[in-house]
Amino acid sequence: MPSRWCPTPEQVRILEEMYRGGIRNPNPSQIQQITAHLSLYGKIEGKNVFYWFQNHKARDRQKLRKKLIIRHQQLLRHQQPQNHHHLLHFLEPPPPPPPVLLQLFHYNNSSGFLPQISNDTAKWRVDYHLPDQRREMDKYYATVMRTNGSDWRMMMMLDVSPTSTTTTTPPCCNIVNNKPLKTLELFPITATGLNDDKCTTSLLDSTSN
Amino acid sequence: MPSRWCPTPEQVRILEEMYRGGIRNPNPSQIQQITAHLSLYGKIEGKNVFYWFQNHKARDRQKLRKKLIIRHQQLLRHQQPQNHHHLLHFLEPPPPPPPVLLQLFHYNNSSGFLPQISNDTAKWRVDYHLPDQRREMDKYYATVMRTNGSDWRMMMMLDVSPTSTTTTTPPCCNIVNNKPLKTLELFPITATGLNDDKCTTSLLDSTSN
DNA sequence: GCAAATTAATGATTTATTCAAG
DNA sequence: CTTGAATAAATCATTAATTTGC
Repeated sequence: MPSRWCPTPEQVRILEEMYRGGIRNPNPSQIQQITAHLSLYGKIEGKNVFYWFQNHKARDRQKLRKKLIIRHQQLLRHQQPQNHHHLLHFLEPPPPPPPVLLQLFHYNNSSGFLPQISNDTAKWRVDYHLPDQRREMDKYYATVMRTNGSDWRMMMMLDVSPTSTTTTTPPCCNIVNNKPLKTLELFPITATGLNDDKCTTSLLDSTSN
Repeated sequence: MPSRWCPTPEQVRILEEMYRGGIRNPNPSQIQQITAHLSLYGKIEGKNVFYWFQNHKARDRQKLRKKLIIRHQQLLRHQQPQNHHHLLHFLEPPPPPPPVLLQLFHYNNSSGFLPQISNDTAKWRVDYHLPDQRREMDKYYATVMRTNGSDWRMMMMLDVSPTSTTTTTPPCCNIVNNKPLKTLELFPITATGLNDDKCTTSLLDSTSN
C-alpha cells in the first residue's frame, strides 16, 4: 500500500485537461465532482484533487517565473541597462490566459454554494525584482473564492469513492474512514499524551554538550 | 449572524491556557475534543480551533522575531560591529520552552491515531539574519504530526457543536451544515459556471489605457 | 542487464502572507 | 489595531527516472 496517492495516467490527463480549461482553485463542490469522476479510473480522495491543483498551480507559476527571469536577463544582455522593470510588464503570463470557454462544470447555484467572484481581475503587473515589494502577478493567480456559508473545505475532503474496496461507504457521520470517532472523553486535564508538536524535550540522548 | 467566529472570553482563556500548556498543532482528535469542550461556552467549530492555533502560533513567532531583531539592533549599538550572529544564538526563544508538563489531553492510542513524534527536538538554532539559509528556529515550532491513517484534516473540520440551533446534528454524511450535498450530476462538459478563480476576463471596465 | 546510488518530480504539510470584519 | 479566515509559498518526503559501476 503506497503511502501517497499515485495518480493513474488517465487521472493525470483529465486533471491537466481541466487545468488547461481554466480550473485553478476548485471549490468544494467541484472537488467532489472531480473526485467522483476520477475515482472511476482509480483510487482517489478529495484531498488528492485539492492538493493536485494547489501544486500544479504553484509549479506552473514557478516555471513561469523562471522563464520571465531568464528572458529578463537575456534582455539585459542585449540592451543597455535601463529601467528594465518596465519590460517585464509586457511579458504576459502564459499559463492561465483568463479562460472563459471550456468551463468544465456547472451546477445548481440555488443552494448558495457558489462564491462571488470579485472582479478586480484585470490588473496584473509583475514587479519582479523589486525586493520587499509585493508582486502583483500573484494576485492574478490568487483565487478569490470566498465560500459564503460554513461549508469550507471540510466538504472537499469528503470521500466519494464508488470504487468498492469495502462494501459501501457507511452513511454515518460518526464513522470516518472506518474509524469511529467515539467522542472522546472531555478533558482529563492530566498530562499524558505528549502528542503535540516537537515539544517533547527528549533530552535523553545527550549528543550536544 | 456574525460572519466569523467571535470567541467568548472563556474560550479565549482556555485556548491560551492550552497554548501555554504547549499545544501548538492539535491533531484532528485533539481539535475535536477542544471544540467539544469549548462549545460549552459558546458557538464554535473545529476550524475555529484549527485557525486559532495557527494564528496564535504565527503571531507569537512574529512577536518573538521582532523582539529578537530589536534586541539585536540594541546590541549592535552597544557593541562594536563584530559577528553578532552568534549573539542571537543565546537569545533563547521564549514562547514555547519545550513543554512537558501540563499536557492537556490524553486519549486512547489504540486506534493508531497518535502520530509518532520524531525526536530530533533538541536542536534549535536561530540563524536569524543569514539570508538564504533555513532558520532552524522554525523547525522547532514545526509540527511533526504525521497522521498514519487516512483521516487527515477532514475530521478536524467536523462540527461537534452540541449547542442546539437546530435540533441535533443529523447523523447523515450527506448533510453538511444543513446543506444537502446532493451528489451533483457527473460532468456535463458544457461551459456554464465560470465559478473558478479570477478567470473571468471581466474586461468590462476600461479603467486602464 | 540490473540493482544500488543519485537526481528529478510531485504528493502532502506546514508556514508566511494577505484579506477583511469588528 | 487586533484577529479570524483564507490563500500562496516554502518545505518536507516519497516515489519515479536516471545514472553509474559492475
